[in-house]
Amino acid sequence: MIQKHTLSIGGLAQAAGVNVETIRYYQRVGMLAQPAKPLQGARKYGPRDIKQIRFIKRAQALGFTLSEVAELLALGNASSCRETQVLAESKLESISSRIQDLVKMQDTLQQLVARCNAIDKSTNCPIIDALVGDE
Amino acid sequence: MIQKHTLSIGGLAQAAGVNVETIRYYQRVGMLAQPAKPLQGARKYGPRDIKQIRFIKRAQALGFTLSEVAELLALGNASSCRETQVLAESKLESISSRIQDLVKMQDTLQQLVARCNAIDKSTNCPIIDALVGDE
DNA sequence: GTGAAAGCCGTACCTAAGTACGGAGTCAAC
DNA sequence: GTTGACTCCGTACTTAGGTACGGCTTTCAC
Repeated sequence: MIQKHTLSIGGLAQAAGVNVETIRYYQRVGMLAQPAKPLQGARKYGPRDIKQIRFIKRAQALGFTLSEVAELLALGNASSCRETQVLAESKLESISSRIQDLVKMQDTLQQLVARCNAIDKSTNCPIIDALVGDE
Repeated sequence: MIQKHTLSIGGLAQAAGVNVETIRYYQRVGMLAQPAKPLQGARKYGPRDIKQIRFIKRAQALGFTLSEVAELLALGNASSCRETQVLAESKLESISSRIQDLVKMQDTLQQLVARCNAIDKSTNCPIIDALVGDE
């Protein structure tokens, strides 16, 4: 029963899959705006808030710290385009190096599995090598 | 002056780009083997140790927790192939979903930059939408 | 052979990111 | 009109992942 713009903090927490305290924490550290308290009743949250919390959670799972996530969020509402651009460029770099690392890992694991399928008694599987290489 | 198999813990720390205490911490939590203490002199470390530490660090930067990294490491020397395979499959899933998320982020940021280049007074840039979508 | 640098070890401390707790207020239902 | 389910707020506690500290030993250069 989620009505469009009428989520309580508890409803928001449920919708976004986090703890109420987490939301309050994000508000405290400025990751999430705290809507003004209406004279009557509790603060109300909308779908935008759900999205923002999910975004934070995903970005964290990708290895970004909360302050990096804050920077990403800031990109959305930066005042100057040039500002946005500079920040975005650097974020893009770190994103593509992450992708590369993950792809390397993926390749290795796939090889590992393939080898397992082929030979029953596998020789030692140097999984570590994949991510480190010899740069 | 790094000699092949004769790194002290300090040399290892330098070579791997971490703090000595970090190495000792990894040893304590079982992420890194502690070589036997020779009757004479200090414990010695080799290139394998450097690689392993770098692997840990990279995997962490990709959002894996230390215990997940431990599982990845375990893949390399699992006793049974079937074991390895099951674990690898599940790791592969999480890796490819991470890649997908990162690619989404990348796309959005690129669009953002492109739009910035095109229009000087940008309309609002909904960066958040990219990662959340409507799944 | 002595003093500085490094290793070894246990314990204490720190930061990020929450999580829990307790008291007070508010509202709706019974 | 009170009971139960929240919200609100401040403060305290927790967990992961390190870092630092202090005391002792070893070792190496001079």
